[in-house]
Amino acid sequence: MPTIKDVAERAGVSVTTVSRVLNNRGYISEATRKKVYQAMEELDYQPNEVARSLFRKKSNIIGLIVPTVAHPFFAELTAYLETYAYSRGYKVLICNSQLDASKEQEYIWMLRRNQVDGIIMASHTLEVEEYKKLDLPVVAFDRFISKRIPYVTSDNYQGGRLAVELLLERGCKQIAHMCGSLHLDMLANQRHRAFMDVAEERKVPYFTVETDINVFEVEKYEELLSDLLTEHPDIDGLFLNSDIMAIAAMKVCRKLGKRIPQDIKIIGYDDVSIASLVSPQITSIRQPLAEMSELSVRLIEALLEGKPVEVENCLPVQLMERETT
Amino acid sequence: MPTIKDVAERAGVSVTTVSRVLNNRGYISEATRKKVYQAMEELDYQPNEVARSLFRKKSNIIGLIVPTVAHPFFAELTAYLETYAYSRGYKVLICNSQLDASKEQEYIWMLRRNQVDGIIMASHTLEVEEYKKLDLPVVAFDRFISKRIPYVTSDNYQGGRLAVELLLERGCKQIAHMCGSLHLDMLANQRHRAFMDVAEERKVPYFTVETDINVFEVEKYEELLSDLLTEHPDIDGLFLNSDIMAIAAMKVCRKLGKRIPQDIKIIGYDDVSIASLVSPQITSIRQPLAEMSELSVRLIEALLEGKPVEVENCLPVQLMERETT
DNA sequence: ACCCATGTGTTAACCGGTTGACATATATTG
DNA sequence: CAATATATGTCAACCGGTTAACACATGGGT
Repeated sequence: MPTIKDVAERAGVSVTTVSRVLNNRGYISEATRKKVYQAMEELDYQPNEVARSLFRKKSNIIGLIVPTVAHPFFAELTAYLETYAYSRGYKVLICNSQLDASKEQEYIWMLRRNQVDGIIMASHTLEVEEYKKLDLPVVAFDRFISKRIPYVTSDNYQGGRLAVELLLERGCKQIAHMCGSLHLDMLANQRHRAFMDVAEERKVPYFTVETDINVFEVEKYEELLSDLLTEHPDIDGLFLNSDIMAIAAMKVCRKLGKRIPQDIKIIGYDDVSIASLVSPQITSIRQPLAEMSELSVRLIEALLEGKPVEVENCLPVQLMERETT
Repeated sequence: MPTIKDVAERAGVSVTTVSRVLNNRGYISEATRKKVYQAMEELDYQPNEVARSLFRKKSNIIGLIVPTVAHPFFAELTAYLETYAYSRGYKVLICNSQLDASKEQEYIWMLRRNQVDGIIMASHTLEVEEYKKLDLPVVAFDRFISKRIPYVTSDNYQGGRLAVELLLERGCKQIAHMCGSLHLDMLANQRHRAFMDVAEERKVPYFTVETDINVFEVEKYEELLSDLLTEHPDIDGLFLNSDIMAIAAMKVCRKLGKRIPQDIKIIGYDDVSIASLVSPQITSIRQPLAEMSELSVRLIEALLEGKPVEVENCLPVQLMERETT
């Protein structure tokens, strides 16, 4: 691969002059500038970002840690985030933690060794101590890590409220909420808080189903839902913590002969693309992934620039009413 | 961030000795080794991979270019590939080309500047010339770029055959295939070839529907399928080039009052997770994504080591028969 | 005539880590 | 006693690019 020395030789100037042209610093005549650009083109030269990173102590890389990018929510998050980050001059290293604390730790160390400019953490959090050591910008996504680490989230409580209120508005008399483990201190737990609050306000009987921490065993969703609906056949409204869970619920309802939405209404969460693709189309609480992604990257940039940032960055959700209600 | 000099000072040895310990080279006594490791731990030191990459001319980074990771197929591909690559000591830079040739070119340049060890290209191909210039390992995923660039694919022809033969076995009398643009020279076109071959062998009437190059406009799928099934209501078998298309087909069939699989049978492709999640579960031709991902990474490694590799790397597909047939 | 701006080159140090060559000291082996 | 192995340090160069300081030449303006 050609280096700056090769370009200097080809253009008949010094390495310093080539560097001046590359960085547009100092005095440079037009003739010299043209000569240098032409030499770069003839040699098919591109500056080595590794060398530049070493010198500038800035890699322009962001590390993104997700449970698994195979999950539609994290897939769409990654797509938005990488697209925005790239438009801001950043590259994204993708890391799948599989919600394994030791893998998460390994990835954090790897990202640190690779001098990433920042980390966006969308996975299970380690002990807070690990983050204190990091000495680089971290933004938590849909998670609260510590008072010192900014996080981007959407209004989970409002999302829960909107969902339950719609169920009640549509005439549901007995409702259930399926969510992740409430023992994990997740921001999404506020959806459940809202679910209970509204149900208790309106004196509507309700049930809660928690999945295990390994939240991506879809068969488990189906099993839990099947048990729930078998034990409580009068449940006529389901609020689920993801569209994937909602799809599982739809499947279970079909098996039990319950018509959607006539016999049972279903509301999912996230509003990933698949929600409007399946039939019936899923009513979902939409998290503004594009905006959340953009905000995450901007927070990383602000932290890099030493600017003060809000720790809590909460965006509104939106009810996308479709055919399952 | 602590450097090797800080470690040397803390341990009371020279920088060279620390480097010897880090790399396990030369003579090192146990006592010295322990001192150095203890100093690293006390200082929370981790070697700077940027500096190492510069010196070794090896970044241990693989660039993965996909059309969009938001698409379930590429999401699952990315998850498998990153997981395997990481287990082999590689990091993955994710790039979403949006099937835009100029973005693809930009990403290739960016990856080159960042001294990635190799590129796995799962997006729309640029002109072959661009790859000739690259001077780094490239593996094409489900694409043929040139005789010099190895590619990983699955047996598309066999996949097409399996699909059509199952439709016919299930009694279909009139079938249709929905695929991407056949003007693009894609390996997936062999599915269509097989579709036609079998239909013609068995003298079964058939139709073909091609989508535009921008293949992810799902509404377009629905529109094309709606038109097709309205114009040809006797079609009783659909073979679609992805599970996402299959889901769109299911939706259209519901709207037209066609029962699946009683009135019309549907077969998708890829066998992404969502295929078995929806109801009815989709019969799909399964591409072995885990194996294909692993093979892609191994090919990059072989190319890096200067080992000869096969240009064509074709893995078998598998018919996953479910409820839509 | 002097000062300032423009333009380019030379030199050296640096970013963090690696490594070869060689020096010095000590211990072990034949 | 000599040769070899072990152990550690010193020195310098390198990976590719950046940049400051200074030198030198030329031209323009006051």
